[in-house]
Amino acid sequence: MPFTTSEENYIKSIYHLQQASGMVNTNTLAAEMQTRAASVTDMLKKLKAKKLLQYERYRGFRLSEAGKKAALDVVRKHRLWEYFLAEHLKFDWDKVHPIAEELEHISSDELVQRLDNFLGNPSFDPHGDPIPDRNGKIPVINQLSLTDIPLKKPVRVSSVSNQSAQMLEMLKHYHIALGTQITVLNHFSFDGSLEIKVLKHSPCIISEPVAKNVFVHYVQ
Amino acid sequence: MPFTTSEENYIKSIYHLQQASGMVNTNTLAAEMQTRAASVTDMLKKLKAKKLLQYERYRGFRLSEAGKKAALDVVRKHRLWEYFLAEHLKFDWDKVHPIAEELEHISSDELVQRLDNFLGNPSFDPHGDPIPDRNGKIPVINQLSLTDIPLKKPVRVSSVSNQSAQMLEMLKHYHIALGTQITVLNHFSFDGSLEIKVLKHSPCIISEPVAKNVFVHYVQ
DNA sequence: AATAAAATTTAGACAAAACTAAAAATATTA
DNA sequence: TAATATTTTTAGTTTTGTCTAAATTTTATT
Ligand SMILES: [Mn+2]
Ligand SMILES: [Mn+2]
Ligand SMILES: [Mn+2]
Ligand SMILES: [Mn+2]
Repeated sequence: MPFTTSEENYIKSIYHLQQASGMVNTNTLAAEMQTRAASVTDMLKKLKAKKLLQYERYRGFRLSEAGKKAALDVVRKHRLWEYFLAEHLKFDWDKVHPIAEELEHISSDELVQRLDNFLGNPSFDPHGDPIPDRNGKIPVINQLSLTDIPLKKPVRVSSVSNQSAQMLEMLKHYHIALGTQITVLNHFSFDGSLEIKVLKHSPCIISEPVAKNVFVHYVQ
Repeated sequence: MPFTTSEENYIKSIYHLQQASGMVNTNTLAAEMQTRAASVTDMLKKLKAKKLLQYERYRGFRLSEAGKKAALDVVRKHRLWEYFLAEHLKFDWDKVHPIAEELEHISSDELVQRLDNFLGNPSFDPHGDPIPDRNGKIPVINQLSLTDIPLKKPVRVSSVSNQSAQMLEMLKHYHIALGTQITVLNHFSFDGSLEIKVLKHSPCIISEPVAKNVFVHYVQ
């Protein structure tokens, strides 16, 4: 089963959307992929014919087991390449995504396996997202949104759920990166913003929309 | 000027063919690219429209300066990726080509520059072929075909001009790789075959077609 | 020079992946 | 429940890159 680049991009997007919401619908996927609903419908028919998803027209769709496996394979490649770009080529974490978006479609299985070994079989990509192993198994960690952390408890950043260039640039400005140690000093109920102390920097205030997307785990 | 994968494959093939023969013709290119002459003609029109080549129908074609530059860029990417695959991922030299054939189309200029630096700005790929620098400048070395080497003069393998899987497998069998030291012991005029001594191995005989494709330079 | 052979191009078709505009189905609301 | 709005699909095009078969041009041979 060799898939086209376009098919791979579709199943990957469907995989991410159905993580959140179970069933996926046409317009949501079209928005996610920056394309038109009609184009999505066209592709859904192809993917259904290849038994990569369950789909009844007008009723929404979700990946089959085969589809999920194919999606996880693309996710694995994407995150391994991101790791390579950040760790070895010294790209900033907010620059790796669009390049990995291309590299994830290189087809050699042996390449992926050798890359994985070369990188030291990493478990998380530069954004803190888990890297599936060759069987599609995903490592898990206990993490909480920064908005749910009690005051004065030091935590460490483990991932960010919004990875837009804008978001990542903003975090860079706050000196927040993966592994950064943070303490929440205050919780302002007026707008939900947080006063935080980033280790080695002066306290600052971040808005609720930012805080919500920063995931952390307790230190030790 | 972003080129499609297909356009890049065409200009790269034209570049290689015109190195040997100046002007390139339709059937030769079709054979090289494992496609049909009609498809070549179609693409020639597109490439001419983009001013990447000089072409008059029925008369053959050659790359323009812009076309040559674009081709060298693809060649550069191809060889840098081959170097990465062989040197860091420990692929055998006879396995890297088809993967680099895909990787060479990844579009980020910054990626290429960082990859080049990461690799230590190598001058030659795993087959001994020169890697153009970012300006398209190609390093040169004095090398001769093994068929033109006098007896008893030790030489070192610097490149092989036929890089088919069959050829590379055969060289592996003879324990010949890049950098291998060889001495020619005999020249059999009957069929042009050579008796050679590969350093650390017993003498053996290689056919003229093999010898012709092995390029070497004198030791010291 | 006429004819045959080879090389090349054109004409027409097809598949993949996208689009727009219109039709159909489903969901919402008055 | 009937009318309206939203969502989704269908119908018909477009672009890119490929193909086969036929026509054209060039080259080689009698
Ligand atoms: Mn992609
Ligand atoms: Mn990531
Ligand atoms: Mn290629
Ligand atoms: Mn090479």
